[in-house]
Amino acid sequence: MANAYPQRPKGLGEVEQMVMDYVWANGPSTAESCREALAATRPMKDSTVRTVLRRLEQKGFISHVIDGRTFVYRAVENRQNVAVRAVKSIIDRFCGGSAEELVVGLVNSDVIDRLELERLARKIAQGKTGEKPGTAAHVRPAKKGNQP
Amino acid sequence: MANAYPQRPKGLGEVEQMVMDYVWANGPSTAESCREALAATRPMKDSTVRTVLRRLEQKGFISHVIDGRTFVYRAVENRQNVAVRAVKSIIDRFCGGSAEELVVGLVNSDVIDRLELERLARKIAQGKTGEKPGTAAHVRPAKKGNQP
DNA sequence: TTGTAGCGTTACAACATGTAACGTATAGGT
DNA sequence: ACCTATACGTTACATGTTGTAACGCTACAA
Repeated sequence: MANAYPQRPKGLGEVEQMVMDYVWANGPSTAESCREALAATRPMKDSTVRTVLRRLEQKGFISHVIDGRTFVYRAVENRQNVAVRAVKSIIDRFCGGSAEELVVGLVNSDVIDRLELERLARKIAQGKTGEKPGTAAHVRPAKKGNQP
Repeated sequence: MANAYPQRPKGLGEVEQMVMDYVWANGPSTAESCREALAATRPMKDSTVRTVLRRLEQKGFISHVIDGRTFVYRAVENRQNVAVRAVKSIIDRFCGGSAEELVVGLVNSDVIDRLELERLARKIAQGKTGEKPGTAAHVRPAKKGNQP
């Protein structure tokens, strides 16, 4: 039986991550361009790449438009937003929704530099947060979806 | 063929998370205490719980000592540390190792409150961050009942 | 001695992920 | 018009993960 849940978080697999990285880095991409770009580090048949792209689309990470006969995929959200969602999920799962202690932990673990945090906090306090244009993450009626 | 990688991150499944939450919240626990505690929200046979516990131990989240004939499990790391590791992993995967933009994104997404961040940054700057970083879960008095 | 608490073993279903062979439609060249 | 290269859909399979649990063995208590 296993799972009685509608849709668990779902993250990105090894290859999926690589493909997303490429799409994020190169913007609108075709299956072939992905295949070629990853060929050096990860040789794949074209059908493999296309399967991965299709799955990524099903997961909502990318979407496509058709140009002639070719599917052109683009990221639905930019890296930062995906990262933020993932972190939010972690905060919900491990920190009971509060991020404070997590931030402290990140600093103590040198994941975030003390001085950098200060600098950032100051910058943010001045309203110079530089609102990422991308696919706005601040539009958030707190949905139920998650990503690990 | 599939995966040529040694060992991917590995996270926690639905039930695994629940069990971990219990262990984190209650300190040293037995299979039975877990089963009883989760019975209301998640009825499980004892063999199921024990399987989960065994797998959690294999994954390194918990370890056990034997008390008489009973296995007593305890978390290897506290919640915060696990959360930090998870976030670190995300930062590596999505942010090229730099957490700056992520923090900005977290604030912009209201995952972290602006003022809270400032307060924290200030506190951290004063060296009142708590204590040492890393895997310091074993340096804990761990009386019978809790280990934050 | 026998019941039972508790552990290990083994198994299985469902899903996730990587990988790919085939099948099909079609734009273009000849 | 015919053939072929291209790009897509379908289907499949191996391996791993997660949830769930039945069995079976052993030691301790009554």
